[in-house]
Amino acid sequence: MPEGHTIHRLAADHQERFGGRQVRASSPQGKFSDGAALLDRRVMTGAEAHGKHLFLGFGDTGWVHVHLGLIGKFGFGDGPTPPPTDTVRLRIATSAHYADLRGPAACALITEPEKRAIHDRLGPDPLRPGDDPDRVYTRIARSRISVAALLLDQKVIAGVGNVYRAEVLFRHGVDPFLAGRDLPRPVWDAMWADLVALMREGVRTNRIDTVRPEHEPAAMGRPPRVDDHGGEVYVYRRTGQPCLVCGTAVRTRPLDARNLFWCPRCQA
DNA sequence: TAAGTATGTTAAG
DNA sequence: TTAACCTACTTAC
Repeated sequence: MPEGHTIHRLAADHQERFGGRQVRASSPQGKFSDGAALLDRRVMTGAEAHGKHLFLGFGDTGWVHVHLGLIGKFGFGDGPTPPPTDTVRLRIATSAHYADLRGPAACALITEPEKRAIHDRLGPDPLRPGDDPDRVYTRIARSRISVAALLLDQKVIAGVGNVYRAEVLFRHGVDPFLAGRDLPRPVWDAMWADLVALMREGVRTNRIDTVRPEHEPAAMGRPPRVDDHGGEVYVYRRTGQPCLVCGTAVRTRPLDARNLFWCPRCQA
Protein backbone atom coordinates (compact mmCIF):
# COMPACT_ATOMS: atom_id res chain seq x y z
CA MET A 1 0.00 0.00 0.00
CA PRO A 2 2.79 2.40 0.63
CA GLU A 3 3.86 5.31 -1.51
CA GLY A 4 4.96 8.59 0.06
CA HIS A 5 1.45 9.86 0.69
CA THR A 6 0.74 6.79 2.88
CA ILE A 7 3.79 7.45 5.02
CA HIS A 8 3.06 11.17 5.49
CA ARG A 9 -0.49 10.26 6.44
CA LEU A 10 0.87 7.74 8.96
CA ALA A 11 3.13 10.40 10.47
CA ALA A 12 0.10 12.68 10.94
CA ASP A 13 -1.99 9.82 12.33
CA HIS A 14 0.70 8.94 14.89
CA GLN A 15 1.18 12.60 15.83
CA GLU A 16 -2.53 13.05 16.39
CA ARG A 17 -3.00 9.93 18.51
CA PHE A 18 0.31 9.64 20.36
CA GLY A 19 2.16 12.96 20.02
CA GLY A 20 3.22 14.30 23.42
CA ARG A 21 1.79 11.25 25.17
CA GLN A 22 3.35 8.45 27.15
CA VAL A 23 2.78 5.16 25.35
CA ARG A 24 3.02 1.45 25.96
CA ALA A 25 5.21 -0.35 23.42
CA SER A 26 5.55 -4.07 22.78
CA SER A 27 6.53 -6.53 20.08
CA PRO A 28 4.09 -9.45 20.26
CA GLN A 29 5.87 -11.12 17.34
CA GLY A 30 9.20 -10.80 19.17
CA LYS A 31 11.42 -9.41 16.41
CA PHE A 32 11.50 -5.93 17.97
CA SER A 33 11.31 -6.87 21.66
CA ASP A 34 14.54 -5.12 22.66
CA GLY A 35 13.55 -1.88 20.94
CA ALA A 36 10.01 -1.96 22.26
CA ALA A 37 11.28 -2.45 25.83
CA LEU A 38 13.34 0.76 25.53
CA LEU A 39 10.32 2.71 24.27
CA ASP A 40 7.78 1.41 26.75
CA ARG A 41 6.33 4.15 29.00
CA ARG A 42 8.19 6.88 27.11
CA VAL A 43 6.68 9.95 25.46
CA MET A 44 6.35 10.03 21.69
CA THR A 45 7.80 13.44 20.98
CA GLY A 46 7.00 13.63 17.29
CA ALA A 47 6.42 11.82 14.02
CA GLU A 48 8.01 12.66 10.69
CA ALA A 49 8.11 11.32 7.12
CA HIS A 50 10.60 11.62 4.29
CA GLY A 51 9.63 9.76 1.14
CA LYS A 52 8.67 6.24 2.15
CA HIS A 53 10.51 6.42 5.49
CA LEU A 54 8.65 7.02 8.75
CA PHE A 55 10.35 8.29 11.90
CA LEU A 56 8.70 8.15 15.32
CA GLY A 57 10.54 10.33 17.85
CA PHE A 58 11.07 9.35 21.48
CA GLY A 59 13.20 12.20 22.82
CA ASP A 60 16.66 11.14 24.03
CA THR A 61 15.80 7.49 23.47
CA GLY A 62 16.05 8.10 19.71
CA TRP A 63 13.83 7.37 16.76
CA VAL A 64 11.95 4.35 15.52
CA HIS A 65 12.74 4.07 11.82
CA VAL A 66 10.00 2.27 9.89
CA HIS A 67 9.99 1.29 6.23
CA LEU A 68 6.89 -0.64 5.14
CA GLY A 69 8.49 -2.20 2.07
CA LEU A 70 5.99 -3.78 -0.27
CA ILE A 71 3.67 -5.44 2.21
CA GLY A 72 4.04 -3.63 5.54
CA LYS A 73 0.92 -2.13 7.12
CA PHE A 74 -0.25 -0.17 10.12
CA GLY A 75 -3.61 -0.90 11.64
CA PHE A 76 -5.17 1.63 14.03
CA GLY A 77 -7.85 1.07 16.61
CA ASP A 78 -9.62 2.95 19.39
CA GLY A 79 -10.10 1.92 22.96
CA PRO A 80 -8.48 -0.89 24.92
CA THR A 81 -6.07 -3.04 22.93
CA PRO A 82 -7.41 -6.40 21.80
CA PRO A 83 -5.10 -9.42 22.12
CA PRO A 84 -2.45 -8.98 19.42
CA THR A 85 -2.07 -11.50 16.62
CA ASP A 86 1.31 -13.18 16.24
CA THR A 87 2.47 -11.09 13.27
CA VAL A 88 2.44 -7.74 15.08
CA ARG A 89 6.03 -6.46 15.01
CA LEU A 90 5.31 -3.35 17.04
CA ARG A 91 2.27 -2.32 19.04
CA ILE A 92 2.03 1.24 20.37
CA ALA A 93 -0.85 2.07 22.67
CA THR A 94 -2.41 4.53 25.07
CA SER A 95 -5.63 3.90 26.92
CA ALA A 96 -7.47 5.60 24.05
CA HIS A 97 -5.72 4.31 20.90
CA TYR A 98 -3.45 1.60 19.57
CA ALA A 99 -1.42 1.07 16.39
CA ASP A 100 -0.24 -2.34 15.16
CA LEU A 101 2.64 -2.63 12.68
CA ARG A 102 2.86 -5.79 10.57
CA GLY A 103 5.30 -6.93 7.89
CA PRO A 104 7.65 -3.93 7.68
CA ALA A 105 10.91 -4.15 5.75
CA ALA A 106 12.52 -2.08 8.51
CA CYS A 107 11.64 -1.36 12.14
CA ALA A 108 14.61 -0.29 14.21
CA LEU A 109 15.59 2.08 16.99
CA ILE A 110 18.15 4.55 15.60
CA THR A 111 20.09 7.60 16.77
CA GLU A 112 19.78 11.17 15.51
CA PRO A 113 22.96 10.86 13.36
CA GLU A 114 21.66 7.61 11.88
CA LYS A 115 18.41 9.37 11.04
CA ARG A 116 20.33 12.21 9.40
CA ALA A 117 22.22 9.67 7.27
CA ILE A 118 18.92 8.34 5.96
CA HIS A 119 17.72 11.85 5.04
CA ASP A 120 21.05 12.44 3.30
CA ARG A 121 20.60 9.55 0.93
CA LEU A 122 17.04 10.56 -0.04
CA GLY A 123 16.13 13.06 -2.72
CA PRO A 124 13.65 15.94 -2.36
CA ASP A 125 10.11 14.89 -1.39
CA PRO A 126 7.10 16.62 -2.99
CA LEU A 127 5.36 16.39 0.40
CA ARG A 128 8.11 18.08 2.45
CA PRO A 129 7.57 21.83 2.48
CA GLY A 130 10.55 23.66 1.04
CA ASP A 131 12.01 20.65 -0.78
CA ASP A 132 13.56 21.76 -4.01
CA PRO A 133 12.48 20.57 -7.48
CA ASP A 134 15.61 22.20 -8.97
CA ARG A 135 17.78 19.61 -7.25
CA VAL A 136 15.71 16.85 -8.82
CA TYR A 137 15.87 18.43 -12.27
CA THR A 138 19.63 18.82 -12.08
CA ARG A 139 19.97 15.06 -11.71
CA ILE A 140 17.35 14.25 -14.34
CA ALA A 141 18.86 16.64 -16.87
CA ARG A 142 22.29 15.04 -16.80
CA SER A 143 21.09 11.44 -17.00
CA ARG A 144 20.79 9.07 -19.92
CA ILE A 145 18.53 6.85 -17.78
CA SER A 146 14.81 6.85 -18.67
CA VAL A 147 12.49 9.25 -16.91
CA ALA A 148 10.48 6.23 -15.72
CA ALA A 149 13.51 4.73 -13.96
CA LEU A 150 14.60 8.08 -12.50
CA LEU A 151 11.18 8.69 -10.92
CA LEU A 152 11.48 5.48 -8.88
CA ASP A 153 15.05 6.24 -7.75
CA GLN A 154 14.61 7.47 -4.17
CA LYS A 155 17.99 9.23 -4.29
CA VAL A 156 16.64 11.38 -7.13
CA ILE A 157 13.13 12.02 -5.77
CA ALA A 158 11.69 10.56 -2.57
CA GLY A 159 8.19 9.20 -2.14
CA VAL A 160 7.11 8.49 -5.72
CA GLY A 161 6.14 4.83 -6.22
CA ASN A 162 4.84 2.73 -9.09
CA VAL A 163 1.34 4.28 -9.15
CA TYR A 164 2.34 7.96 -9.02
CA ARG A 165 5.10 7.28 -11.54
CA ALA A 166 2.73 5.81 -14.13
CA GLU A 167 0.08 8.44 -13.52
CA VAL A 168 2.23 11.57 -13.54
CA LEU A 169 3.92 10.46 -16.76
CA PHE A 170 0.50 9.93 -18.32
CA ARG A 171 -0.93 13.24 -17.10
CA HIS A 172 1.94 15.11 -18.75
CA GLY A 173 2.05 13.06 -21.95
CA VAL A 174 5.61 11.94 -21.28
CA ASP A 175 7.04 8.83 -22.96
CA PRO A 176 8.34 6.72 -20.04
CA PHE A 177 11.39 5.68 -22.07
CA LEU A 178 12.50 9.27 -22.75
CA ALA A 179 16.01 9.86 -21.42
CA GLY A 180 16.12 12.24 -18.44
CA ARG A 181 18.41 14.63 -20.33
CA ASP A 182 15.69 15.04 -22.99
CA LEU A 183 12.93 16.05 -20.55
CA PRO A 184 12.22 19.77 -21.07
CA ARG A 185 12.46 21.95 -17.99
CA PRO A 186 8.90 23.33 -18.22
CA VAL A 187 7.53 19.77 -18.38
CA TRP A 188 9.46 18.83 -15.24
CA ASP A 189 8.23 21.93 -13.41
CA ALA A 190 4.64 21.00 -14.26
CA MET A 191 5.21 17.36 -13.20
CA TRP A 192 6.61 18.41 -9.80
CA ALA A 193 3.74 20.83 -9.16
CA ASP A 194 1.33 18.07 -10.11
CA LEU A 195 3.02 15.56 -7.78
CA VAL A 196 2.76 18.06 -4.92
CA ALA A 197 -0.98 18.48 -5.54
CA LEU A 198 -1.75 14.80 -6.21
CA MET A 199 0.21 13.53 -3.22
CA ARG A 200 -1.28 16.12 -0.86
CA GLU A 201 -4.69 14.95 -1.98
CA GLY A 202 -3.48 11.37 -1.39
CA VAL A 203 -2.55 12.24 2.22
CA ARG A 204 -5.99 13.75 2.76
CA THR A 205 -7.99 10.87 1.26
CA ASN A 206 -5.53 8.01 1.97
CA ARG A 207 -5.79 6.78 -1.61
CA ILE A 208 -4.44 7.63 -5.05
CA ASP A 209 -6.81 9.39 -7.44
CA THR A 210 -5.41 10.93 -10.57
CA VAL A 211 -8.29 11.08 -13.05
CA ARG A 212 -9.46 14.57 -14.00
CA PRO A 213 -13.19 15.30 -13.59
CA GLU A 214 -13.85 15.29 -17.34
CA HIS A 215 -12.50 11.73 -17.64
CA GLU A 216 -14.19 10.28 -14.57
CA PRO A 217 -16.44 7.27 -15.15
CA ALA A 218 -19.62 9.20 -14.37
CA ALA A 219 -18.74 11.85 -16.95
CA MET A 220 -17.86 9.17 -19.54
CA GLY A 221 -20.91 6.95 -18.98
CA ARG A 222 -18.82 4.09 -17.57
CA PRO A 223 -19.16 2.18 -14.31
CA PRO A 224 -16.70 3.24 -11.58
CA ARG A 225 -13.44 1.32 -11.63
CA VAL A 226 -13.09 -1.12 -8.80
CA ASP A 227 -9.57 -2.11 -7.87
CA ASP A 228 -7.98 -3.12 -4.61
CA HIS A 229 -5.65 -0.15 -4.53
CA GLY A 230 -8.82 1.90 -4.31
CA GLY A 231 -8.43 4.94 -6.56
CA GLU A 232 -9.35 6.18 -9.99
CA VAL A 233 -6.30 6.08 -12.29
CA TYR A 234 -5.53 6.45 -15.99
CA VAL A 235 -3.08 3.64 -16.68
CA TYR A 236 -1.83 1.89 -13.53
CA ARG A 237 -2.78 -1.81 -13.77
CA ARG A 238 -5.14 -1.13 -16.70
CA THR A 239 -3.19 -3.32 -19.15
CA GLY A 240 -5.15 -3.98 -22.35
CA GLN A 241 -8.03 -1.72 -21.34
CA PRO A 242 -8.82 1.36 -23.43
CA CYS A 243 -7.06 4.59 -22.51
CA LEU A 244 -9.56 6.90 -20.79
CA VAL A 245 -8.54 9.74 -23.14
CA CYS A 246 -7.88 8.19 -26.58
CA GLY A 247 -9.15 4.61 -26.36
CA THR A 248 -5.82 2.97 -27.28
CA ALA A 249 -5.05 -0.22 -25.31
CA VAL A 250 -2.90 0.50 -22.24
CA ARG A 251 0.46 -1.26 -22.38
CA THR A 252 2.70 -2.74 -19.72
CA ARG A 253 6.30 -3.90 -19.62
CA PRO A 254 8.65 -4.82 -16.78
CA LEU A 255 11.33 -2.18 -16.19
CA ASP A 256 13.93 -2.85 -13.48
CA ALA A 257 11.71 -5.57 -12.02
CA ARG A 258 8.68 -3.27 -11.67
CA ASN A 259 5.65 -3.15 -13.96
CA LEU A 260 5.46 0.01 -16.02
CA PHE A 261 2.09 1.08 -17.48
CA TRP A 262 1.54 3.65 -20.22
CA CYS A 263 -0.60 4.71 -23.18
CA PRO A 264 1.48 4.41 -26.36
CA ARG A 265 -0.54 7.11 -28.11
CA CYS A 266 -0.96 9.78 -25.42
CA GLN A 267 2.66 9.28 -24.33
CA ALA A 268 4.39 9.03 -27.70
C1' DT B 1 -3.21 -26.78 0.07
C1' DA B 2 -0.20 -24.44 -3.00
C1' DA B 3 1.04 -20.76 -5.96
C1' DG B 4 0.93 -16.19 -7.39
C1' DT B 5 0.70 -11.25 -6.66
C1' DA B 6 1.38 -6.59 -4.50
C1' DT B 7 1.73 0.92 -4.12
C1' DG B 8 9.50 -1.82 -2.11
C1' DT B 9 14.38 -2.30 -1.14
C1' DT B 10 18.73 -4.65 -0.34
C1' DA B 11 22.23 -7.99 -0.93
C1' DA B 12 24.31 -11.67 -3.32
C1' DG B 13 26.08 -13.62 -7.63
C1' DT C 1 20.14 -9.71 -13.15
C1' DT C 2 18.22 -12.63 -9.53
C1' DA C 3 16.82 -13.89 -5.13
C1' DA C 4 15.36 -12.88 -0.69
C1' DC C 5 12.45 -10.76 2.69
C1' DC C 6 8.12 -9.39 5.31
C1' DT C 7 2.22 -10.44 5.19
C1' DA C 8 -2.32 -11.09 3.41
C1' DC C 9 -5.23 -11.88 0.04
C1' DT C 10 -6.77 -14.14 -4.44
C1' DT C 11 -6.58 -17.83 -7.73
C1' DA C 12 -5.35 -22.43 -9.27
C1' DC C 13 -5.26 -27.38 -8.55
